[in-house]
Amino acid sequence: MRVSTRFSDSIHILAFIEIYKDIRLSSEVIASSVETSPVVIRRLMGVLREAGLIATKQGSAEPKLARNPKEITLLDIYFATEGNKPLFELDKKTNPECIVGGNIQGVLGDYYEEAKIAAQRKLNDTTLQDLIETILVKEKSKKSNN
Amino acid sequence: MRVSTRFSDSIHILAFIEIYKDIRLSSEVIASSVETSPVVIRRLMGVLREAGLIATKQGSAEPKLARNPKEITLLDIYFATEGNKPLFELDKKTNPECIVGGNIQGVLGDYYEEAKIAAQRKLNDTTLQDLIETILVKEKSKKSNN
DNA sequence: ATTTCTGTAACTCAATAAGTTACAAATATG
DNA sequence: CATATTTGTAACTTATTGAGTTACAGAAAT
Repeated sequence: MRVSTRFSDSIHILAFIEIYKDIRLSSEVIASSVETSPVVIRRLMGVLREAGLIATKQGSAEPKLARNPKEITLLDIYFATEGNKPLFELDKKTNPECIVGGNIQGVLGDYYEEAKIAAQRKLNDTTLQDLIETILVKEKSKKSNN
Repeated sequence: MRVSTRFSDSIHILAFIEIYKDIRLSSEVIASSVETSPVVIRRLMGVLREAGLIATKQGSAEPKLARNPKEITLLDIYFATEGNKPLFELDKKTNPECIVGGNIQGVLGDYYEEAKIAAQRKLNDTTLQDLIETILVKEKSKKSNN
């Protein structure tokens, strides 16, 4: 299938909501920054709401973060949008009669789990606040053109 | 799309080749352990050969590891089969006119890269030899039934 | 009252991985 | 040497799934 950009797009939405919290935030406006359709934005916002990351009100264009951006990590957003799915996929159908086929899934599963957790720990080290501040610094850096 | 099991299946093939190096190793035999078709096995073996992990000879059912299993890590196999692709996908199409859309790709890209490398380091910590020995221990453990 | 929004369902389109069919070319075997 | 076996590969089919689209009910804003 097409590769999922839900995670990245959701981070984008959350950063946008926080940075532009003082203006009117219709799904249309957010969509123009993410360069997608308002329906896709609303669909993602539904997921973020269910995960307790934002609060929205039907008919009103004012989504808010449900928690302080220092208290939201990239991992929280990852779990909300992609779930705790494997990063590396086992082949679940191997021959149980064979020494290799009968044992490899358990062994590989442990190795994959370790690698996944290492990546997740990194995601958990970065907060939405970190991301927003870095974006704002990069923007200033652009404008100082040197 | 369907999720790729090339990585896991390739590890399976390599472990199988090493463990059963003294018997005839047709793609048919390997396929019966992986529970897939011989064509899929040959296709994967083509990739592993190109990556310098195995040596094969057309018409002859005797693939060999091209390196000592202590010198092949899971990361080597990952790169051979999946390439160094992102673990977390950026949305490459965001509005460059917007503070968020214009900076988020660079910032997120750095965070994703760090997480990816953390996972890859773990994969690089495990050799094919480690995997094989663990499989053989688990098999003995099964048979001792207690 | 009318317009603007959100929330959601249903559908289309596209991407891609495994599995299948087919066959040429190399090797093994009696 | 003739035949059977096997690898290597191309072309095609099938299944899965995410983004994008269309449509519309219901809530809020004006």
